[in-house]
Amino acid sequence: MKLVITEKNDAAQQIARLLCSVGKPKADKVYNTPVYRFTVDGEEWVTIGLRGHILAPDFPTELKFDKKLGWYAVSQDGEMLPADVPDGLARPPYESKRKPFLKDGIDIKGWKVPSLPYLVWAPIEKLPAEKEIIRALKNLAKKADSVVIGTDFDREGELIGSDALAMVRDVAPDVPVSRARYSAFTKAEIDHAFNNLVELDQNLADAGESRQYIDLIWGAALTRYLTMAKFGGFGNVRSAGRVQTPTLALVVERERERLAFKPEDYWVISGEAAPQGAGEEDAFKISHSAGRFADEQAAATAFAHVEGASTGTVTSVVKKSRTQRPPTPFNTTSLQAAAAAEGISPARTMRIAESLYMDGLISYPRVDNTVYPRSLDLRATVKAISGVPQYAPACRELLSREKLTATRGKTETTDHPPIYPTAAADPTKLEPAQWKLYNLIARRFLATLSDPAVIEGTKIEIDVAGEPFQASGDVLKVAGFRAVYPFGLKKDEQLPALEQGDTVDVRDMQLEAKQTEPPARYSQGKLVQEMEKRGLGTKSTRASIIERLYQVKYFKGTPSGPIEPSQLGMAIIDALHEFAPRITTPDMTSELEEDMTHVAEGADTQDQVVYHSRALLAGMLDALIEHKDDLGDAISDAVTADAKVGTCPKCGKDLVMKTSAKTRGSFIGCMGWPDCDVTYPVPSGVRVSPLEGEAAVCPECGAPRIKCQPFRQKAYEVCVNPKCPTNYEPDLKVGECSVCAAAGRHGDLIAHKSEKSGKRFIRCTNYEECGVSYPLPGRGKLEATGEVCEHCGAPIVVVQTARGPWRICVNMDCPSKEKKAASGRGRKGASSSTKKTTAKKSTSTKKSSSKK
DNA sequence: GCAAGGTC
Repeated sequence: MKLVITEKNDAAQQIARLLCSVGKPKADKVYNTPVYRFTVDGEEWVTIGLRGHILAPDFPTELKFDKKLGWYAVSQDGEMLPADVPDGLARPPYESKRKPFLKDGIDIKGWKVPSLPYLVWAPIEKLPAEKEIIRALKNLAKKADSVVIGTDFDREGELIGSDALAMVRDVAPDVPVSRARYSAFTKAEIDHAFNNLVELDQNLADAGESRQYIDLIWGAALTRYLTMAKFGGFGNVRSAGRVQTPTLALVVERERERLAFKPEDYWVISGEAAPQGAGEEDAFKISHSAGRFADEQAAATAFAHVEGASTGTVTSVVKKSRTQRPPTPFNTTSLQAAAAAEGISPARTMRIAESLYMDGLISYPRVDNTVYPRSLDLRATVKAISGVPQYAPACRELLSREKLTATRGKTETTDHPPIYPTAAADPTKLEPAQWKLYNLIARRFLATLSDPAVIEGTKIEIDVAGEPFQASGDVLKVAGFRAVYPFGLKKDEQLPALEQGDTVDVRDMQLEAKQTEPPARYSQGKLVQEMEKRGLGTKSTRASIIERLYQVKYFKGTPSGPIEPSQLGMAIIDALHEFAPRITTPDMTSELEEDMTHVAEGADTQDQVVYHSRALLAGMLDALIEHKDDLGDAISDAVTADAKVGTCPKCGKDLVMKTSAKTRGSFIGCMGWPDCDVTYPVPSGVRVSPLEGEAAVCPECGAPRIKCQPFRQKAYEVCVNPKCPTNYEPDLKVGECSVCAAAGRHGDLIAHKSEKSGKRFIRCTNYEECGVSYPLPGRGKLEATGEVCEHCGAPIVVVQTARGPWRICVNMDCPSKEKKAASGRGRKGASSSTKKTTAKKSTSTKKSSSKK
């Protein structure tokens, strides 16, 4: 039996399909791992797909996190474990004159705790990361007569293959092994690769492994340093890495530019014009041809001329057509950028794309390629998605053409095609976000086959009282690809038909003082593109690295909108920039690439390159340890600044977000504690951020006002003091209790607000006897209607929401709500107290309806 | 409670 090992399941399937000479490959499973069996010239073949790397590099267990000792590197009796040191080079001594750091050298129950620099020189092991796959691989290897490594044709692929080979050798030391190198899933390419098998390139694999080691050593040592320099407690890791830190530095650098930006004053003169006697709809905006006046006096003089003007004369009308080329095919980066512009973060885009790929709706989503291969049948793909009604007209038009021509992007690789739709999707069967992304991909595909758009730009110049004014507008003349791909475009602006010499009405002349704006923050999409440009990360890792920077709170808030670094993020960059500058720039990646090339070419060994990197890090760590206290203070100051939500009305110190040690819940507390005992509750389930300026202090009670961002809902601002008049609502009678009425007594249903939790609810004045209570929405002004629900007899109230009034029956278990409840929304309100009323409700409903 | 790189 011949065993073929690929990097992923998809490749195992494709290779089986392409090499199988009779019939179709048989899909099978070995311990839950899919494999594909087929025969070639009477010989039995099996392909198995790995899941990327199956081994992970790590430090020996005694150097890993320990529940009692934390991240203090440990070795028994102080014995140092030797790292691999190249011949002729000595490992530098670490017991030098360094200051103790992290309980350096302390005895704990007979174990010595060495210093952090030890980690820099520690050996690294490779441990199984995908045990199930390794088990299946070994099982097949035992039975194999020969093995072919068919992982991706790149450095990581060679490493993944080399790790797989090590696993094979565990159980089959003598089985012949060769390597197939291919870069496209076509019959010709795969045939050629398997007819011209080569040896695994151990140098290339070693180069990849050096990358793994160096990333781990730098990442682990610096992360432990930053985290322990001022221990922030559980869940407060302060990470650093070859890619994430330079990425953070990009964002911080932009923020510094914004902070250093000195806005300059300028003035603009603008107004409205319209053809004589025309209506409001034909009015268009005109502005002074000088654009921005840097000199206020000059602007005032010009404005004085036109201020009272009521007419102007058209001095020229220039029309210019321009074509807009259709967009190029999507690769990972351009998809992430386009999706980010539609409000889906790169990380989310990749999660959704993965699910669409698994459902067979789109092609493989991790690609650099932006040129459709010849083997891709464009016409069949158009046909395949023409079943989606929204695309039918565009597909029909394309299918009527004799030949389909696609645009081409700059990057051409042949391993995978650009991202395109592989089947028609049913919008009703997809999650909204899935459909949004599928729609983007499908429309992009159709756009790449469509004609250019033609836009007619019009520039009108108008003389108003001797001052030159102008207006410009764009009109889509030929829709072309824009008919099917309306993303990322400006709105059309139609100017009325005017000719030179025409007189126009002029009104609303204004002189406005403005200021120049600082450079914009990075959007998610722009940052991914910038990372690619600077060689940071890969198509598969950039999205998750940005997400990581949010997770460790170096970026503020959650991934949506422009990226703003936190004080912590800025402090981290400041500190590393001073003492370990190498980790803060993309240079480390490019130098690593050079080293890798040397290893791959055999000019250097893995040990030499890793040793060199360890030595560089050791020097920087020396400087960092030297300044440990300064750095720890800077970090904790930054964390406090990030947590600040306002100023204490009692003692004037900072009010910060705190986490209760007991309940792990959040609350707002004064930094003056224990001298000052001011605390406020925080609404649960929302993300809280401070407000700035006047909005930050409650005019009624002086407590801070904060911004609350509920999950996927509109943000609102609120005073943190629950006793503040702005939060207090007088109890409101919303109806009479039907349960009490049925029992022959009187009970009023009153809406209350809990001072403690801020939660609102309705309770009967005879609650002790009838147990009637209903939950209410947390926010929105409440109004009584006096009406009762026709289904259950509970009172109807109106809640004023941001989207307008909302009429609801307060009974969460009302039969009229059953359908909605099944679909998910608002189920949480059905607390035990409402359930209590349910049983009684059925009887009361009958009684109250019989009363009518 | 460590990075970045693969992939599910």
